[in-house]
Amino acid sequence: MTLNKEQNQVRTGTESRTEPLPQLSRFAGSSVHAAIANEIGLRIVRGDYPPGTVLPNEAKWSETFNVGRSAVREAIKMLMAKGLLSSRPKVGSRVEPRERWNLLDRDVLSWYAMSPDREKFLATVQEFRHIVEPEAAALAAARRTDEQMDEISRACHDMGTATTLRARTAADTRFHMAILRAAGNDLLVPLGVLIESGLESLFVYVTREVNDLRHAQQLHEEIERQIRLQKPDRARAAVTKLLANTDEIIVGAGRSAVAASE
Amino acid sequence: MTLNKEQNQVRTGTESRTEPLPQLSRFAGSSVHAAIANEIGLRIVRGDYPPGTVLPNEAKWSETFNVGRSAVREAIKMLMAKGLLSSRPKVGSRVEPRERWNLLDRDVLSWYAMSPDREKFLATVQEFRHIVEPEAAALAAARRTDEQMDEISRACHDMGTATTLRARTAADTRFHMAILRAAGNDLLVPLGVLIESGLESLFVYVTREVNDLRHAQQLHEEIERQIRLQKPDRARAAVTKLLANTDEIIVGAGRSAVAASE
DNA sequence: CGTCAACATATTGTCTGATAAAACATATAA
DNA sequence: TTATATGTTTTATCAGACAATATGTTGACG
Repeated sequence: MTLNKEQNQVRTGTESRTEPLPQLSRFAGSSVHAAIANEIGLRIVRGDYPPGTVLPNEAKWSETFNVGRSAVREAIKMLMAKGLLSSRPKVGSRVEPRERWNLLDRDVLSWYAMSPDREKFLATVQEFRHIVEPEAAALAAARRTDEQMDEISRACHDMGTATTLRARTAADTRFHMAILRAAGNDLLVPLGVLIESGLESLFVYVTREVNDLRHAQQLHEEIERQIRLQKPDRARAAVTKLLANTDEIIVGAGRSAVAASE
Repeated sequence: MTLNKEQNQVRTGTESRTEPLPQLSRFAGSSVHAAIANEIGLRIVRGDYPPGTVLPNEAKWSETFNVGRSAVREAIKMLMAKGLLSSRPKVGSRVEPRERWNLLDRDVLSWYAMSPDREKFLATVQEFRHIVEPEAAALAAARRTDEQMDEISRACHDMGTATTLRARTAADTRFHMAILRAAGNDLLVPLGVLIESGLESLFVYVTREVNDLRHAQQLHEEIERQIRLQKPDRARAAVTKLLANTDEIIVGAGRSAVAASE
């Protein structure tokens, strides 16, 4: 009621446009603690605070962001929940070794994707897909229900009829996630965030040729067909083929990126 | 200063022994918010609050656990970070659909393992290992460094010389985690928590026969050898063999559990 | 000179109370 | 009936206080 005056003026004062807080980019409707978690998490993953480092203390964050201490604390608790931090009285919050990070967490993954070495990240995700997705498709072919098949088919069809690259990528993601679900192993489903992240990275990278799109669509349809026919081995092979195709696109994009920078 | 009196008396009053809080089991050194997160998280995963349900509000939790509202809030933020909850003003905190849960999170996994259907959980983990570990071993055989090989060999040796089942399980976990690390894909490492969880579940289940142990040890040593010799295909096959052996043990344990309950 | 205990200190942990913001429900007016 | 206004409930955020806990420091004593 008294000290608040100044604060409020800074934040909601007359004509205060696009300057709500010093640095904090808080995208539409996101709360303060979420924005703080995002900011600090990004900095950690980016490498600003290497594992073992102790972060600035809560009071400091509170000051630099012009927010209450509780907001900072809640943000830190979220980062603790993702395995990035651990904190103890008197010592502060220190960054955990990378091994404890929940790399498969949606947010951590997105921070990873924003890091300087995006290309390496994409390569890692792509390799991981090689490990998991062929087997997932084989399981899906063996165990899919009719409803799950419908979802796969619909996504595949939507890919074919999509008019924008963005819509196509969305359908593509749905396609692969549906396969993971159809595989009938609950632990596979969370890996969907990886695929999502990978396809989004690809989306940024590549402006595909029309021929590439046609070919990729055929490869997807082959997967759909083999799962429909319940042929595990052939479904697995079809996925392997698709991933090999994606590998080529990535390599090609890498080449043209190199060429463009020369 | 005034209202505090009563509270403090409840919590630290004369001779208040082993009755710090109504229900909250807070194991050694764990903080209040962590204990609350644990309790609520367990209840959610267990199914007390199905997806879509709105939890009791913060004031309610605060009352039932005799803790401050901030502790409750921090706990809820942690659960949000794990994808179990989302909360909005006026509506409250509602449980997210299972698809959004970070099932591969250490804590979520442990709550899963405590759920009524442990057996199904173990089967799911075991199947997941079939999907991932053979390929991981193949990659490890191809890319291991000498230091990584040392770590694998040491863990394998420790398994052989372990005197207690507990120590053996610990070495076993280290063995498989070392292979994941040696595979050279950062995204594989977080899956170690799965293996850890699976082996712990096994540990509870099974009192292995000496012959079983001898055989299992040989299977592990075969994996170690093929990674040492850098033979990806043989390493993959060796892991598949080990997992098949584990499958049998699980089936056997299931049988004897059934037998014991009859 | 070294070792151990007492004490100071910095930082997170927790509680309390107050106010703001948001979403939903209800009532009222056109 | 529809649209607007108002109220209500809940989370969101802030502020200030005190407790708990490691760490560092100092001093006494062997």
